[in-house]
Amino acid sequence: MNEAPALAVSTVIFTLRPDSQGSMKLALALVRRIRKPFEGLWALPGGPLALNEDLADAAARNLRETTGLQPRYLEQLYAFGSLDRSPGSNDKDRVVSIVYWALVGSDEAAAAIESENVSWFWADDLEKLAFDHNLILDYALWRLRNKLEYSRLAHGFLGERFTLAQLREVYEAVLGRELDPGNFRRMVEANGSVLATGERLEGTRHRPPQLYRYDASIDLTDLGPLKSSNTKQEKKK
Amino acid sequence: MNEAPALAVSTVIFTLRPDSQGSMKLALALVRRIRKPFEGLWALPGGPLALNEDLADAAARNLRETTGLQPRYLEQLYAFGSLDRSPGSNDKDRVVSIVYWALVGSDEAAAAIESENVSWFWADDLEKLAFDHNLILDYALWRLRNKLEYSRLAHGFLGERFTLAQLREVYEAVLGRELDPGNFRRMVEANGSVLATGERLEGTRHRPPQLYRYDASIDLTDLGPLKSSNTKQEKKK
DNA sequence: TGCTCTTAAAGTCATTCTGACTGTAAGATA
DNA sequence: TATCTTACAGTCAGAATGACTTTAAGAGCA
Repeated sequence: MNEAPALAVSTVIFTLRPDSQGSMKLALALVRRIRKPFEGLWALPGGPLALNEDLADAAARNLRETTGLQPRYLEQLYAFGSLDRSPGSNDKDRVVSIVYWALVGSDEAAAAIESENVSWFWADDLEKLAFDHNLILDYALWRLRNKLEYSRLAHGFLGERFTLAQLREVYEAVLGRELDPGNFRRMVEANGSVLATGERLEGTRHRPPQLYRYDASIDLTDLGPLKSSNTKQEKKK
Repeated sequence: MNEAPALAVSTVIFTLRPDSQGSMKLALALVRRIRKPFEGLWALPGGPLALNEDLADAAARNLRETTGLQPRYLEQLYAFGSLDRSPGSNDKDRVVSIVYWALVGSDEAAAAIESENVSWFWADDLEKLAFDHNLILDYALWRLRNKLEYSRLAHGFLGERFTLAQLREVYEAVLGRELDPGNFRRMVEANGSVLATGERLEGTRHRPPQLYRYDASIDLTDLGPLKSSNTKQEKKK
């Protein structure tokens, strides 16, 4: 007799994709439900946690099985366990979902699996989703935007080397507003988390900008004491 | 038959207590384990989640059953689910703990249940605890200190009316350092979350300070979209 | 009564941070 | 060569911050 609520792990998968005008916008991956309840509606990818599987590993598996991609960044978001998450169900169907959120590079995302039942959606224009997934996404979006300011999150969307304009484009897409280029440069240079490589990006229609990279030696205390113990990014390969 | 990890809810219970010199220090409630593993060591109060019980309700129940108190503030901290949380155990014993943290008023805490197996500990001087509970407390402490700055958390330790000196004492106890009284006053008045009541606290050995209260109409976006769904109501925006 | 002790509360000052903005540099393109 | 575009450096005013000074309002005591 199983008297405990079921445990599932779901993952919010963020990336940046160019819109019809070519400017980057924040997008996320959803899957279509093919079973009741909420059959036909879109939902976060997820599933039960295996008995010998770490939480973050389960989230990475969601990501891989849904899009075929690896996370550039992965962090726990929240555990959702309200009694009314699945309306009309009785206690036996109760599921507690531990939700992670992941960033994938925009170049990789362009090559991601897409099908009738797996697709990218613009983060700022979501339809009604299954379960409490609209609330989950509201919160994920809020966390992403807040965290961007005091962390190295933008790296999750970019390649190893990038111009300050590209970095600013990430910030603008995530925050949903334009930033002053001069002030952005000053802010980034002041906090010291990026280093100039000396190389320049050639072939633009204007003065060639310098390429930067993140300074791995700078420790941004993203998660405080949890910083590596729960998200073993480096070990994971 | 049961192929899912077990689900438990634990609670970090913070309060402020006067030390031997009479100044307030941050303390937390722990219970002694009376079973293996880690028999005899101190640990966070917690237990399995009932099938029809909300996560936050389970955390409040931990608090009530341990100390007899009600939370002034309650927020989810993190879900801990590493495979090696309980060393030497096999997969069948695996437990995923969803940890909450709570604040209780220092006046109520003085009347809390204490026994041989339930006791308060200073937050800055902890011995080796059961399971991964040292890590959990490190993280809880980090979150508490970070959150203090941009929220109304200190209210959780205080009564309805308080002087700015009392409010500052809470900040100093939590942050573990002294703050300039003048600058603290300026900061608090600028952010506008407290209101002067017009009353004064009489009977001190010096000029009577004004009593303040929190302004409930000011919305501090603590949890973003989750701010109220955490406790009970489900409001869609 | 007057003196001292203590904290309340207001204010000063220099530094840093922030947002808005200007000016010049270095390419490509027409 | 002229023009377009973005890179990059710099200015300026107002806000925020940390260290500090001054005055106010009580209690306690000689």
